[in-house]
Amino acid sequence: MISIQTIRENAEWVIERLAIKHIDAKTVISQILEIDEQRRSVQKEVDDLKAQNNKMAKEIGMLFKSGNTSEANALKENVGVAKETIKKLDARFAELEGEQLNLLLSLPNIPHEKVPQGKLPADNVTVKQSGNLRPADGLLPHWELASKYNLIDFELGNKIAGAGFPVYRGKGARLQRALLNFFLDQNTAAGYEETQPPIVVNEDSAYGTGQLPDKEGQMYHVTEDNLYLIPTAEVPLTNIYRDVLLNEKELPIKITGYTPCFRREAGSYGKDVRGLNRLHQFDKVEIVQVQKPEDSYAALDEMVAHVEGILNKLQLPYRILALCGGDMSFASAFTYDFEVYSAAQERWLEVSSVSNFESFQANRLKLRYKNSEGKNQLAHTLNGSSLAFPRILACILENYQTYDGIKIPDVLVPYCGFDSI
RNA sequence: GGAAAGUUGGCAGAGUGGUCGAUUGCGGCGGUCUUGAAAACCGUUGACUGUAACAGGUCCGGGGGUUCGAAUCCCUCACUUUCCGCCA
Repeated sequence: MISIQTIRENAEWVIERLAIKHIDAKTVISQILEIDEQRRSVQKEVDDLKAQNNKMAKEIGMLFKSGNTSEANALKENVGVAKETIKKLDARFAELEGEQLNLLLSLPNIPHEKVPQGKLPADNVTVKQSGNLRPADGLLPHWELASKYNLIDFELGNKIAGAGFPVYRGKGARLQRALLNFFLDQNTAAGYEETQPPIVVNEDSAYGTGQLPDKEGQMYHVTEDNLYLIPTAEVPLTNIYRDVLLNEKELPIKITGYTPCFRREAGSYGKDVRGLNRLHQFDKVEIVQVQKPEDSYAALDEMVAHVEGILNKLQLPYRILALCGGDMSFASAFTYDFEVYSAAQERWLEVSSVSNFESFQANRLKLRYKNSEGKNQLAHTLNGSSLAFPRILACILENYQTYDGIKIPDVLVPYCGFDSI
């Protein structure tokens, strides 16, 4: 959520910046400012009335205490005259506040000045590409490899749960476990605290990181207990710091966690959902940082370098994209996407998205820290995947396939206990 | 699922109708002492809103009510803990 202070001080600038995300915020901003003014004037009015009443109540108390009952009773008659007005104004104030909040919540985060212009994925800027792209000739797609070597049973998943819930078997399952340990080891070695959060969250948490109200339909909802299955570990991990006031010394906070992730993916179809490309349940290891504003972009670079290091160790061809304004998520101020090359499909698959949310989530979360001047200030939050399993697995299978099997990337061999499939 | 008790500042924990926005301890910050640190001692320290700045207002889990006046009384909802039951 963009803070009202920012809008009050720089309305024009906010409108300009949001245009990068292809949002015309002009009307909403002017509504917000108008409501803000009304809100404050109502507040002043009601506050004055309350001040009067408070003062009289205090006087009455003193009079009773000193035994001056008659005078106290007389004074009592006068109080309460304004009560109805106060009630009305309070209601009006709450109404305005609610309207303002809704409008503020409807605005996406302000993109950073270095965000590339553009509307579509095609407008994203490739900032780096690494590794050789293996020619597709004679390569099997991962879903065929998966069934040929009995690694993943998609049909069985259909029976047990439904499409998008594969069953990993044998060396396939073992490879998943290897990835899990490898990723977490990499992250903890880089200073991220290993964390196991719940994989369901309550409504407050879903609001905190911005899944609600915008993406309600994308989450599995356990209505009986009003809990949401997490679409990413970002939600529970970041919500650890909801309603928290940190000391500056505690920053930066770096945590990592493995969780399954659940996404309804309503509306997805076609080759997008083939094999491991897009699932309803998948595994992911996430990294999250809470930072001082002045350090958050250095932290973003650090996270990018970290994810890049992991992909290098896996020796997978990858590219890093700076997302353009139109392709960025609602809450992000700057996002780098990592894509690995799926050799048989001849396409790039997103395996990580590393974002700086600046104070956008922190404002919703009420995540603040006491700075060196003793003032409370919103922190910056960042997160990224390191990494998402299914597409990494798909690319390992496709890129490492040989005429009679699949080689295991060297770094994973100790984790797997075998060097080929 | 049954029963009981709780929810108060960064944390712990007092406070049952009137200078209580809240005793105290810990923590934080500043200082004294010390070559330095620790300990000890002294001082200081809630959040939000609002204002040019003061003032003012709101907040003791959420919402509603009683009262001139509510952290304190009433209603309601949520959550937490403990015990019993069930169970990995």
